[in-house]
Amino acid sequence: MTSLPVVNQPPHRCGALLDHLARRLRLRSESVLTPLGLRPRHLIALTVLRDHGGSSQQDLAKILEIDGTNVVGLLNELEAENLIERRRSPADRRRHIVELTDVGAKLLARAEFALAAVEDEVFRDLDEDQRETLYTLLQQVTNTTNAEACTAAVVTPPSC
Amino acid sequence: MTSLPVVNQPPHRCGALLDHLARRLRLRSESVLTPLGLRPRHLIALTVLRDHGGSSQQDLAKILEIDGTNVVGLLNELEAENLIERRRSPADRRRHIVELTDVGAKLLARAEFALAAVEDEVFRDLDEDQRETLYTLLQQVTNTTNAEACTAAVVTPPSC
DNA sequence: TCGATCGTTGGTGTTAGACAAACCATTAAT
DNA sequence: ATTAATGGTTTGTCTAACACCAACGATCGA
Repeated sequence: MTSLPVVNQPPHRCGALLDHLARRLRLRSESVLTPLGLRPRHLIALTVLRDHGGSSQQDLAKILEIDGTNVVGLLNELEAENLIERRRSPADRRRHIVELTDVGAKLLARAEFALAAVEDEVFRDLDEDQRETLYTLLQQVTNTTNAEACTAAVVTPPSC
Repeated sequence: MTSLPVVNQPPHRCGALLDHLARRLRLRSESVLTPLGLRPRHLIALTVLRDHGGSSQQDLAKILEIDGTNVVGLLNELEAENLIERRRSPADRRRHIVELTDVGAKLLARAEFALAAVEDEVFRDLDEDQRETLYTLLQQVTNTTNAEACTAAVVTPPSC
């Protein structure tokens, strides 16, 4: 690596900011989610599943970046509430295809609706456009890495 | 209702996204921070302290939104490494004025430099402008709530 | 002087998650 | 048909990052 003095990288690290902000949001979300019987991780899982339904559990582990054994537990909880469904993959009967149930989709929608108030509070200093921009940026960041995580899963052998 | 196409707030809740993304960032950051003897929370604390040096510990508790007793522990760790300094407030000798030391500021700078690579990886799908936008938005969100938390506290921010 | 406040210590409890070992069902390779 | 590898599951141990409570010393303010 040529250690180029990459000129003016102004500090602008958003890591800490993001972390801090996510925490604030999570704190407030909890009180909203509890009455729905959800915890933050459930919401994340459901959200991911809406976008990436039909994934195997290994895929989910990669997307969520949590250990496979913990995915099992998480899905168990969701399945117990009928929010998700595990189906055997016909192509490879070892695999489980995970998908949102109707109940799950509806609950997710309700949760998001309830969460609107929380986000309004935390993001109150952003106007409509700015929030939209933020959302778009975040999604752009997450989506691509999801793609990366899934590439290996769909077709190719595990040597990636 | 005469069908106002109430442009039905398309879900667009960024909470889950934000949480998920923060996690990804944190996971990768850990491996970078460990050799520096830091953990994620330390980085957050140092970052906050750079911007809000001279705050009391209660202020920090409010800003960080963590319990006061836990702030003590966190600061203990940082002080043990000489990264921060607790001075008695002359105005009210019960208070501790917390500030970054030179060592702390330097370490923070080093950490941020090291973290650049991580963020580049996670944000690689955003171009320079987009990252700047993201940063600005995040900061706008966090700053105002800080202001709220600090209203009574800050008299003269000594640096920045 | 008395009560409230700031920081501190110590302790308990919860949650998320990593990691390891052993297992079953299934698939793939020989 | 064995055998080895894989996906998922269970169980169990470990850690970090908190919240929350109780008690204490020092200090401030009335």
